[in-house]
Amino acid sequence: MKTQKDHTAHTGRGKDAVAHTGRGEDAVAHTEREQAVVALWGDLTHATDLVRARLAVLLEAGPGLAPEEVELLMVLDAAPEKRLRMIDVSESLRLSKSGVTRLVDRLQERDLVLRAACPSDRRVVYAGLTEQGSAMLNAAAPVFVSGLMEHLGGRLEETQLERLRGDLRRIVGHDGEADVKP
Amino acid sequence: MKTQKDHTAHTGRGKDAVAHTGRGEDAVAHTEREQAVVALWGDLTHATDLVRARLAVLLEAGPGLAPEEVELLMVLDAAPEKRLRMIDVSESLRLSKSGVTRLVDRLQERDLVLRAACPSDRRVVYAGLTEQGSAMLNAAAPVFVSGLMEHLGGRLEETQLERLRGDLRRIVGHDGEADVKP
DNA sequence: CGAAAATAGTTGTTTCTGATACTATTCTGA
DNA sequence: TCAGAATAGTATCAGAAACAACTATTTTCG
Repeated sequence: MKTQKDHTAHTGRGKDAVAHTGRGEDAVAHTEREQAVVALWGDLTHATDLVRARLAVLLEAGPGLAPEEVELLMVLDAAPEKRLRMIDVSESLRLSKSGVTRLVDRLQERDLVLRAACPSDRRVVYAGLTEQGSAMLNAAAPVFVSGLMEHLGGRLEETQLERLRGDLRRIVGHDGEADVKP
Repeated sequence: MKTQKDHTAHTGRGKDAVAHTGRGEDAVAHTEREQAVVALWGDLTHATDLVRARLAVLLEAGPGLAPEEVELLMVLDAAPEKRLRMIDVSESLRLSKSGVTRLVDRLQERDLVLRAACPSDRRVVYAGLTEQGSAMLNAAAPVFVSGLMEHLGGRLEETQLERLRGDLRRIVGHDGEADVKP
């Protein structure tokens, strides 16, 4: 609940140096469309933050992993040889190169992933899923997925869900439909 | 472009300790709906990350502010007396209490916000918009809004936009429509 | 009343992140 | 061929975040 008293309206006059642009209107977004887009941005970040936080709690309590750690295990699991180049992990998780280095460091320390050299290109390091990592994923994935079903997909109809995906992909720039399904 | 060679399929046998769960299927999401929800999560975070990154570049280059800093100025500007209790800022921006303390610290150092004591409750500190903060907001808001129009709202129809908002609010738990408009 | 709980804010600590710089390779084309 | 550009990964550094611990008030209620 939160108890939450309404301290809000304390209208005690401008007191001191608080800015007082008398026009008191929406100084930020002027047109209706702009206001809607700003509100959309708020809703978008709110939803993302909230789902991520809930997911983090579930994953912490259960498998003892952070969401990005599970996501790493997932992309590795989905990869052809259960392994990916560091740079590809970077792109998949949208994490900086150094971020990936350290993320892999952390999970390697727990023997959930391993590093392997690439024989054909000695610049490349593969991050690969270990047996333990695979086992951990089997434990974590249900938590991850059911968490998403609960907090993200639960309230949405099948059609809403697909529409939402389409809209989000349009935002990203994948522009509308096109391919996606075999 | 990216040049991007296809290093992908290097099928060089499992080599060593890489996990080899022969069943090689989707170990994560089993039903179609689950797969769709996991994909939705990816799209959602992708869109949010991308828009935030683009926004950060624009705001850094122009007004020299981070997105959260602009958002702070915006919520203060929208508040009744151009000021909010720290705790309310925390809730508005979905940032921890200490995060707000230091965010306000940073902007106070630049004289964009100020702290003011609350006479009726001496636990409370108000964060208020200064004249300079108001001016800065007037410079930053157009960048912020046009950035959102460009990268978030640009590709969406008016109806898509409202539908999207509704779906996102449903995710957050505001459950469907209800109130919102006067 | 007055002790205990609740609330608001700050500070200390730890962790994670991106940017940058650096090394080691591979690729390019003159 | 071979010098310079491009690519992959890591290390270093500084900034921002959450969490927990702490102080200072207010509120609750026995």
